[in-house]
Amino acid sequence: MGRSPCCEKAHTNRGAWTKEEDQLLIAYIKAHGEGCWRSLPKAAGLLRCGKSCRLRWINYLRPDLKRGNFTEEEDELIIKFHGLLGNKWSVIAGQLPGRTDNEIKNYWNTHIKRKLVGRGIDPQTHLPVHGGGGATPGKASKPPPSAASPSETERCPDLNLDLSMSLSFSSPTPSEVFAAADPAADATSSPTSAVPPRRAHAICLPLEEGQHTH
DNA sequence: AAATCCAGCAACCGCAGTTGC
DNA sequence: TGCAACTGCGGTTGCTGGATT
Repeated sequence: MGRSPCCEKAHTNRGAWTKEEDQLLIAYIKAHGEGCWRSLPKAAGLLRCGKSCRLRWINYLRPDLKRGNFTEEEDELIIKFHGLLGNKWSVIAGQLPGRTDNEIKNYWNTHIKRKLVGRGIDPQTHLPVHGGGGATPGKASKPPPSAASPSETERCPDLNLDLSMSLSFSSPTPSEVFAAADPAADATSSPTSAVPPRRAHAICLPLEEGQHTH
């Protein structure tokens, strides 16, 4: 009740995006910047709901997306961050420049889970699975360990649990790289707290050409 | 060569949190 | 202060292409 649906389903396109729709969305965002998703479709001449536009932009059209195979290093980072944060895909994505939460989530479900199982590690708990292993009480067992779990160090001894961290990397952390690459992304996405700010409020600023590295 | 199965990815759905009025 | 609007997140679904039988 109370809340209106995010869009008029009867008057919006659904399913795969066409090239024309992509072009409209890109052109609009280049001209007006991200944000104001609710009004964007109408303004851009798209028959999509704002959510759909946002998703398409973030997961597919953003110019700073890497796309392509994950490297071994990225694999390991994802595993470590997942051990620390659980299914906080957006936070994990924040540590991997050019990767999106959806992409990482998919990659986790399709590749990494299997990889961990192959190593004899339970992907949810990050605990070794011993033969009959009680480590997997089923998916009903709730969220993966949050950072506060006392046994964390046992499970991931090489992890730096000081979440003020961004980990013990000596080289610039991905987030630093991110911040350097995109000053606008700065503090709002601080991964330094286990529970990052929910959002950086939408700012309708025009993107500057060349702001993103290709 | 055709049919079936499976894996991967893109997109949707519903909910929770935040903000502004 | 409470409520409604809006955004963002995580889980899930469905489609597509490749591999296998």
